[in-house]
Amino acid sequence: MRAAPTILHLDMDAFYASAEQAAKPSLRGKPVVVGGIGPRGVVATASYEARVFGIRSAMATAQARRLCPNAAYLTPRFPVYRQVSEVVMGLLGALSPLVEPLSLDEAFVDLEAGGVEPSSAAVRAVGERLRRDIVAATGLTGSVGLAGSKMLAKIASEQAKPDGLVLIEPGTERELLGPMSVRAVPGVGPATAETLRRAGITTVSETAEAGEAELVRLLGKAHGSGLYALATGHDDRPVVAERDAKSVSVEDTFEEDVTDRTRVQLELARLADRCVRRLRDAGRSGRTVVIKVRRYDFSTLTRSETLRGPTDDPGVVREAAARLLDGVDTTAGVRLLGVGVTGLADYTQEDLFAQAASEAAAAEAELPVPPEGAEAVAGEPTPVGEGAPEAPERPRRWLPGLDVRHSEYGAGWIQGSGVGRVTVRFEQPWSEPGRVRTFAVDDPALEPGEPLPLISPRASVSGEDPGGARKPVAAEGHPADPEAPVSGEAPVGTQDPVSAEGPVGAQGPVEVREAAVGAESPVSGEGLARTQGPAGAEGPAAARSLVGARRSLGAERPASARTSVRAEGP
DNA sequence: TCTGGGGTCCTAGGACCC
DNA sequence: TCTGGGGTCCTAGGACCC
Repeated sequence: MRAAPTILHLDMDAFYASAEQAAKPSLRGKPVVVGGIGPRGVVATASYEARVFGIRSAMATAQARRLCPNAAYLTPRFPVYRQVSEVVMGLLGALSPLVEPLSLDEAFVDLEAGGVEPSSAAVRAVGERLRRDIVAATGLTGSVGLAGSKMLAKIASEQAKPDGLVLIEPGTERELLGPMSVRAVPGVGPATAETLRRAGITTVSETAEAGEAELVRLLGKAHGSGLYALATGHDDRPVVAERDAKSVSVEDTFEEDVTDRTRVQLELARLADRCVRRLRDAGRSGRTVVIKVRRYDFSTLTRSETLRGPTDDPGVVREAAARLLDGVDTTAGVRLLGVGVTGLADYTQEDLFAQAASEAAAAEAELPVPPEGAEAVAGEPTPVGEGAPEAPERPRRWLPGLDVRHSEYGAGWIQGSGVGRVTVRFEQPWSEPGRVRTFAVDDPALEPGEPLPLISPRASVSGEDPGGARKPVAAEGHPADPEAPVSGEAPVGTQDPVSAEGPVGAQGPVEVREAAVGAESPVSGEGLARTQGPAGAEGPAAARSLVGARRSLGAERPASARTSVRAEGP
């Protein structure tokens, strides 16, 4: 616990949904849900307008649709979120060399290491300036927590949401923490909270009073003493900049359970290839192959095998995965399959070891050792997927939210599709809300498009340029420019949002029908419907999301009001 | 209304070695 | 031959986070 609140926690507000509203003018002020679109999808992020209807992160999308049928349901566009994230992380990097990203939309910053004067006034000024800079550079808002420890900074940013800043003065932490639900402590999830509740412990102060020995008895050594430290305000965890990944994994949930064993094997091989591709992209190799099987009844098991040395050879990983699958009964149906690699090593150390491992593994499986020529020469990767059973060409899918380009009408995004048609709204981040047109799904004039930057590039901002809507096409794919001058026109997404009257308006609700999908398609098409992200991160109760809601130190708010939201996790 | 995808860390038992 | 104990690796599962 530091004597000055020099640890900053930044949390972007409803990040994915806000980015979509910034990119799609017609959605501003409207309920927007980003997440899995398919029958088994879940919500990654709901805009504050959607939270009014009770929609929460990690909720089944099907349930969200029942709560708010008129919201826009969009598939995530991770390349866009990544771009915005890089801009934001760049701003944090200017504050201190010690920045610890937790996800695309969240990070700790050690302001002391950045040379900021350790006074409340000074760090508050830095935090407020950061919030302004983020809006200027991205058009999105973020909330800032400042405190003397990581835990408290995170709690502070939660209280600051949306679009605020909370500073916890050192010395006031126990008084602040005491009445809060123990669920507010990072690391206390549903299971731990239930164990504690059965022991009569629900608040942070009760947790502290229980004593370390009792907590260790209830929760085990590491968790028990860790929780005791946090509950008594002891948190000296440093902000850690670079952390190397320890594992790489991919998984797919199928729209319908898969019972056919051959199909299970085929999907597993595909996943192994995707996993290796990611491994190679990261310049790593790994020694332990893990498969994950979730069965029809949601029971989940893993099987793993450690090779003699690290590999990034798709054939080796496929074979290991196949061997592991041999020991798993899948006759009743498989809901999800996954393949992962752990025990990561740097690619550069890999050559000799992997070669040996590859041959050993192949021999073990009584397979012919691949001929020399088929092996990757160091630095010259074998095309991933080589030798895999050929996947049939998947039909083009027009997923809601994705970018398209029409030869006549220009850039737009898919609003919905079904029964052989696709509906496109033609608008750009800096344009007025655009109009909708419908096409046949196989219309040759329509093709997938590149995401546009959220902030209008310099060229179109500077001039008078009423034709700006056309211009940005040239800037496709450019990252949002943090240097871009913020001209008189407000950056997208910053106008006062959220009219309390709700979404149903003449131009409003976005009718999004499911794309017709074959039973054999996984829920997430590659790179499309992956919904990693801040599920559960989005905190405050719906009531707070209204612009009129007064933001202040949440201490005034009963703990139950805050925690009831969190308690809804899966 | 059934429940995504990508990670991290911890526990516990057995093998194996000294 | 009556019996110990510690350290490390591997495997499986679970809680938690965003």
